[in-house]
Amino acid sequence: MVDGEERRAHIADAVLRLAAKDGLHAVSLRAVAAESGLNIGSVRHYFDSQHALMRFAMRTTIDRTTARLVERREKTGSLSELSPEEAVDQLTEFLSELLPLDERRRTEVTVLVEFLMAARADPGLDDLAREAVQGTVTLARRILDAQARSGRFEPKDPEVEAPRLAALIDGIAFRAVLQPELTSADECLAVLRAHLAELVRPVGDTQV
Amino acid sequence: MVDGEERRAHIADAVLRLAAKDGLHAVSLRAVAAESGLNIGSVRHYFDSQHALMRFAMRTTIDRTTARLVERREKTGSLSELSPEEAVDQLTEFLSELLPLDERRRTEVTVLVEFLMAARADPGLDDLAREAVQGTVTLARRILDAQARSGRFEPKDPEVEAPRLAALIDGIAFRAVLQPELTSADECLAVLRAHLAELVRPVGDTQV
DNA sequence: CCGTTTCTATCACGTCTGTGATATAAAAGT
DNA sequence: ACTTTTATATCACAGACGTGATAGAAACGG
Repeated sequence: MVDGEERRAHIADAVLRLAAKDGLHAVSLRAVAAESGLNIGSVRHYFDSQHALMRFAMRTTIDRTTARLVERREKTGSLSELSPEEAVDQLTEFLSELLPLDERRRTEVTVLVEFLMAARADPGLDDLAREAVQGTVTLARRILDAQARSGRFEPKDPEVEAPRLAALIDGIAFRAVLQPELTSADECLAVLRAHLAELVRPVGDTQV
Repeated sequence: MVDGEERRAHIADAVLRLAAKDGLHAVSLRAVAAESGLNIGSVRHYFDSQHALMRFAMRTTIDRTTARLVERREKTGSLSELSPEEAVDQLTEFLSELLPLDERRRTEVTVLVEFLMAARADPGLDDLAREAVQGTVTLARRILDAQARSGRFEPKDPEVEAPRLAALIDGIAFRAVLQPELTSADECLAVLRAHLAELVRPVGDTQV
């Protein structure tokens, strides 16, 4: 028997490669079949419709990114025991999972942006889009809450700082997706680190 | 005689409406003809090809936004004579031209994002995409330079702060485009203002 | 008034799309 | 071994697409 789940993942991978390379509009059943090395009939056997395939691919993208974040989160210990510099480094590395810094993350982020834009006009993807967009700000809020609870920095207004951090992360990612050769990985990390440094470090502390 | 430039602008408007509403993939010659109330033949008379139409529409979007920024810039006086709070307000209002806060700006920003994503796979739009992406960071750099020259705040590293501000602006815009009902205009402005306040105000000054 | 350019309108062609229907092949269950 | 499910593979159809070609109509220049 063929492993259906594996096949579905394999097909989804083909979707992601195509979408990352040429955009979502290039993702047709025929193109996916060719990219995955399968026959159109086979692809259609595992996905009832084009829409089901798209939804699955978007779901896969979100889940992989989320899983990766959770994985990193578990590997990371408590930040409150670290020095501010170390805490910033840890947070930067953690959140870099959301930036297109290498081929894997570049594909994931790029495809997610493609899907998010497509979801604007596709009600069938709306819930996933909300989940993804909401995800960043929720994550930002948790980080701020944790920092506030550590009592190590003068808490700013989390109602502003959370969407601010979320916007910064998504903005870095978005711009890096659009102009990879213009936005180096180092610059992305430097910007993120600078922002986090102001969150972790007490406001009045200008010392480096 | 028919005003050709006006006609072209009229057709471009139809493109922008369609792209903002349903995405770029919904922008076909037939759809544009219907939306603009013209015949397909007429549309084709003013644009040799689909690609020429797309390029013109993207060019129009960039130019309109740029013109709006220049217009605001000229109406705004020198910031160095204002109080920090007033300067922040002025800057916020100025940069809000890049955020989808009302219907006009929402359409412009949304369409621009659509075009930027399309340009990833369309070499024919690459130069315009570079121009637009570069534009934000260039603008950010100018603002930082002006602030630094005013000598009123402790200058941070502009090599980090410029892309940081650019990422924040684009991030706010991007997220607001994706989830209009989730991101209120007030929140966008509050986030932008909070960021600018830290740039205009001396670092060591925690006073409100 | 007439020739010329500009504009509007329509047809046809080839290509690509998703999908319904169907056929063959392979594996599983009994 | 036989039936039933699962999987792979094609064909055909209707619709949409960009575009080349063409033909009237309208406005202009002389």
